[in-house]
Amino acid sequence: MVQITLKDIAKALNLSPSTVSRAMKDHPAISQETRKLVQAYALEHKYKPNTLAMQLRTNRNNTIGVIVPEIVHYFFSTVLSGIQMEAENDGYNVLFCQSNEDYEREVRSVETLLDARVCGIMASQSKTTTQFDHFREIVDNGVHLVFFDRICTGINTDKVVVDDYAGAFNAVEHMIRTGCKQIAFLGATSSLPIANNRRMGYEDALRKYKLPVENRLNRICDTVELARTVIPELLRLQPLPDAFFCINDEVASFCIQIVKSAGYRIPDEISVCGFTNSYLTEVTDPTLTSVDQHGFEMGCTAARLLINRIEGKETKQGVVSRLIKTDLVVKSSTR
Amino acid sequence: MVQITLKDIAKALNLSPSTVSRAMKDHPAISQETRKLVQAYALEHKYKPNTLAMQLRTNRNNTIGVIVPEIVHYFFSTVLSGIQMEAENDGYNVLFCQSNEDYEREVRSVETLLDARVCGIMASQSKTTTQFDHFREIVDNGVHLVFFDRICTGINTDKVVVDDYAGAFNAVEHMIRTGCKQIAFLGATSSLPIANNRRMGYEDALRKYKLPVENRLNRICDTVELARTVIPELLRLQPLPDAFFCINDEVASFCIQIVKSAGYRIPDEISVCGFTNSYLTEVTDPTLTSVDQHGFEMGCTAARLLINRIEGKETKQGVVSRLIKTDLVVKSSTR
DNA sequence: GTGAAAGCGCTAACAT
DNA sequence: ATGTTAGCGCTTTCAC
Repeated sequence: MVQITLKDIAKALNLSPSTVSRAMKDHPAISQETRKLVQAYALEHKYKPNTLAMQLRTNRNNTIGVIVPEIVHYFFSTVLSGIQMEAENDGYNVLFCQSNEDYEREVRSVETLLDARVCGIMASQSKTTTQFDHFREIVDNGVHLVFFDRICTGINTDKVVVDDYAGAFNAVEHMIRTGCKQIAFLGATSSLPIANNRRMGYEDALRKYKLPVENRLNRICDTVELARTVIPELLRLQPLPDAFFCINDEVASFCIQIVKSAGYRIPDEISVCGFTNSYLTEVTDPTLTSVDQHGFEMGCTAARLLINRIEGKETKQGVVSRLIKTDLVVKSSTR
Repeated sequence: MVQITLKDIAKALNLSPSTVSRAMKDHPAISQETRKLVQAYALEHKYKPNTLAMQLRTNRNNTIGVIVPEIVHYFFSTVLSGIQMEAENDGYNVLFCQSNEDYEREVRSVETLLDARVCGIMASQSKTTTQFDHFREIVDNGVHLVFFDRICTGINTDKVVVDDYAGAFNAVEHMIRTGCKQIAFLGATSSLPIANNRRMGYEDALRKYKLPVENRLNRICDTVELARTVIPELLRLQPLPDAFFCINDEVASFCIQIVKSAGYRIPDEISVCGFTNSYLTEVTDPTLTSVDQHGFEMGCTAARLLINRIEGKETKQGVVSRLIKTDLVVKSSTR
C-alpha cells in the first residue's frame, strides 16, 4: 500500500542507504551478493524510486508541456498524438494544456507549465493572442520552447510549420489545371502566418497561370458561422466562382452543403478543396479533396526537436525551423 | 535566467529561510515590515516556489493522469477537453497518455503515471485489454482511479459511463416510431460493456414494439474496414433492412455512403443512426441522426469525481458510478 | 518576531 | 566493498 523507500530497504537489510542506492543501479563497486540481496528485497516489496526526490536533486523533471488552442480538432489531436508517442519513446511525460483560443488561458497555461518546472514547452498560439511576454518568459526561464503550426511571430525560436504556401499553391494549381478560373479563397485573418502563407500560395498559383487576383474572391471565412453568410454572398457574384479553396475542412464541408443546396453540382460546376485532410473528407458527398498537413508527423518532429534541445543533441545553434511537407489528396470534390 | 530560491532571498535580506518562508505566506507572526520587504524582493527577482521541493515534502504532486485509447477521436478529445478544464480550475495538472488500443502500451502508461506519482488516474480501457493487474496496481498503490466510458469489468472502482442502454433504446425507438421494422445493429464485441449495453437497448426497444430480435441483423461492425464488407452483406438480405443503428458515427457515415451508392434513398427507404454526435454528423449527406454522448460533460464529471476522491470530499464510501445521460439528436438520416 | 535544525527520498563526493 | 555526510528547496517544530 504505502511505498517503500531506499532507507527502508537499508534498515531491513542492515546496509546504508547509499549501498542500497548503488546496488539498485548495478554500481560496479557493489558485491554480487549484496546486489542480489537488495534487488530481490526491492522487487519483493515493490520498491519504486521516488521520482519526486530525484527531480528535486536534479532540479528537472522529465516532463514536457504542450499548449494547444483546442484539442477537439482533428489536426491538433493528431499533433498531440505524435507528440505523446515521441515523448513516450524518449521517456518524457506530457503535460497537457488547452488555451481554448483564449489569450488569458494561454498565459495561465504557460504559468502552470513553468510552475511545474517542465524541461520544455511546445505551443501553438491562440487566435486571440497579440502579446508575447508569456512566451518570452519561457525562454527567459531557460526553458526550451518550440512552436508548431500557429507560430508566434513576436518571438524568434524553434518552430515546426506546415508548408502552407506550397500546400495552397499545389491545391490551387490543381484546380486551375482542371479548368477552374474563378477560384475563391476562404481564409483567415492575415495576422496568422498560416493563413497568410496559404493566401500567398493561392495568389501565386493564380499569377503563374495569368489569372487575376481579385479581392472580391478573397474572404475571411474560417468558421462554420462565417461560412453560412460568406459563401451565399459569393454565390451571388457575377461571374460566379467555379471553385472554393477553404482554409480548413470544416468550412469546406459546409461549403459543399451550401453549394449543393444552392443548386450547383460539385465538382462539375464548382470545385471545393479543404485543408487538413481530416476524417471529414471521407464522409462528405462528394468526398472532399484536401491538403494533408501530416499532423502526426508534425507532432513527432516538434517533440523530437524539443527533446534534442533539452538533451543538448541539437547541434545547430540559433533558431531551427522545420517544414512539414503537405500532400494534396484529390478526392471527388474537385474535377 | 536561473530561478532564485528562498535561501537566496534569506541571504540577500539577512534573514533566515524560515522567516522568508513565513513572510511569503503571510504568516501572522511576521512583522509587516519584513513581510513587505521579503515580498517586494521576491516579486522583483521573480521568485517562484519550487514545486518539486514541495512535492517531495508532501509526497504528492497536484497532477492527475489520463489514459485514453486514441485521442484522435471526437469523443475522446472532448472528454480530454472536459478533464483538462475541470482539472485546471482546481489547480491540477494533467499528464496525458495514450494506449493506442494496445494492451502493452496501456500497461506502460499505468507504470509511467505511477512513476510520476500522480494523485489519481482516469482511464478508458483499450479494446485489446483482457487482464487487469495493471489497473489493480493503481489501487494497490493507494492512487485513486476513475474509469470513464470504456470501464474495466475486472475491477470494482469509481466510474463514469454514458447511459448507453437508454441512448440505444431511444434511438431505436425513434426509428421504430418513424416506421422502421427491420433495424440492423452494427455493434462491437460484447466484451465491451458499452457495446453490450447498446445492444441490449436495441433489443429491448424491438421487444417493446413486438418486433423480432434477429441474429442476422446483429453484426459486429465497429470500424470502417468492417463496414465495407458487412454493410453490403446486410443489403443483400431478404427482407432488406430498413434501418441501421451504428455503434459510432464513423461507421454510420460510411453506412450512408454505402447505402446511397447501393441505390437506396436515405431516409425514405433506409434510416441510419450513429452514436456520439460528432462533427461528422453535420457534414454527411443527409446529415446524420446520432446519439449525443456529451463527452465534455463526461470529462468534467470524471475529473470532478477523481479530484473529490483525492481531496477526501467524496463522502460516499464504496464505488461511485455516475451516469451521463444521452440525447438523441435527430437530423436528416432518419425519417 | 525570528532563527536553528530536522527531514521529505535520493545521490555523490569523500571517507574507510 | 561499504558507510558517512551533505545537500537539492522547502516547511515546520522547537527554541529564544
